[in-house]
Amino acid sequence: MPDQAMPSLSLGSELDFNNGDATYIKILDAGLAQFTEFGLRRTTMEDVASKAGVGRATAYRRFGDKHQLIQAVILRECQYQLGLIEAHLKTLDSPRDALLEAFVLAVTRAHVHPLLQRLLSSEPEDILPLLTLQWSRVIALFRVQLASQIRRAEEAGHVKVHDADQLAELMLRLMQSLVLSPDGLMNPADEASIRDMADRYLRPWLG
Amino acid sequence: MPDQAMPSLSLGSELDFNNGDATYIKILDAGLAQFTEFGLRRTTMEDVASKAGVGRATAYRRFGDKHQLIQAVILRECQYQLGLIEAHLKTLDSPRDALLEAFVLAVTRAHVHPLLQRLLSSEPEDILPLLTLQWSRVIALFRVQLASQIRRAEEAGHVKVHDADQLAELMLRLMQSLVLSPDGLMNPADEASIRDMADRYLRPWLG
DNA sequence: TTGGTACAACGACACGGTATTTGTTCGATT
DNA sequence: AATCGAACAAATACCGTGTCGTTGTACCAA
Repeated sequence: MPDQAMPSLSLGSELDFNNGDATYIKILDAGLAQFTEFGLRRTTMEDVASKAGVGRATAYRRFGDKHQLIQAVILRECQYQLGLIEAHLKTLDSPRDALLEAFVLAVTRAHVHPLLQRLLSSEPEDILPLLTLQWSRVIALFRVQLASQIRRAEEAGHVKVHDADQLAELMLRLMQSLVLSPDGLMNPADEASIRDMADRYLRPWLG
Repeated sequence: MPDQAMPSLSLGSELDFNNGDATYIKILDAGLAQFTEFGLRRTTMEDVASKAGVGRATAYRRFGDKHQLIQAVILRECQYQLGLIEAHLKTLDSPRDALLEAFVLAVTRAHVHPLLQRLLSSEPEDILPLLTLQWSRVIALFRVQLASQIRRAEEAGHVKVHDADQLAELMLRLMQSLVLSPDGLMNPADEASIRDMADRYLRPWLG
């Protein structure tokens, strides 16, 4: 009965409980699948449990309640996507290019992310307040990640910024706007247009 | 029975109908007052009409229906606020400073605007989709205004930009984010922090 | 530790019936 | 010519009711 949802990243330290972690991950996978297909409100714990092949009580034992399960699914997905982006950046030499490419990838990937788009189109009244009025609670994870990435590049002498946290917040605000309002001159569906934008307007910020 | 709501700016050409325009403006004023105090949904046409001191039928005769009245009130308020900002900018010498100051004023004024804040707090499910998913329909007015302002400054040789429309959209996206998500390192309630931000990150865009 | 069941509490939902609001029309009034 | 006040049907919001599904917890056998 974990107090906070355990992300899949902490799996490495408990490879012994292979069986236990297996059900844990099965439930998270089932939750992601069902939430993506039917939305948060219309999927029941029964749906998730049966899809995961476990009893409903087991899901409650692992995640406490539905809301914590939702948080765990979303948190794991965020970390997974961050991991994908980070992995892709390993192929780049310049840390400056890496920061800009992270921006581009985050925007374009979010724009085609099944769960995010599902919730935006079928339950906007639930998710829009979260991604705007209360967005500081949501992006905390992303901002510290991005800010530390900026600081690392700065200490290595590759970029020069005034305030890494401020810059990270600005980049995240632009991501927020592009994802929530895709219809404009820069289109998240067109990776090239986003990359051009980042190159022209964000690169100067990196000193 | 005007097809589209007539903004107050077209008043100049019809000063003859002083009496008619007076009721027109009285209804708009009453609408603004009631919408601000009770929200869009909870104010009735009866409320607006009686507050304006006219019959309910007159309000319908002038604006068609409630939705068109709402649009007219909001449109007039947007134009009024734009006018206020433009008037304030007349006091500045540098067109470059004027553009940045317009950004600062727009953000800080929107953050304390009674109607906008009222709708954000009491009817977010109605207004958030409008200001995000369908925001391109809303900001058309602002973008052409801002882009033409940028172009004017550019033709006068005061700034040098790559694409005035693109730049205008970027500035508007940052305004959108700051207004909809005020909680962050830059706070719209603190004019100085917004001005610092504009100075540091937006000024380089102006060439 | 799991699965299955039983359970109370809660919220969503469907239903009628009522009241309000909307949008239109008309005649009287200025 | 435009306004007001009134009347009107239609649409919509509201309310009380009951039903159903879901949630979250507890228990016991495996």
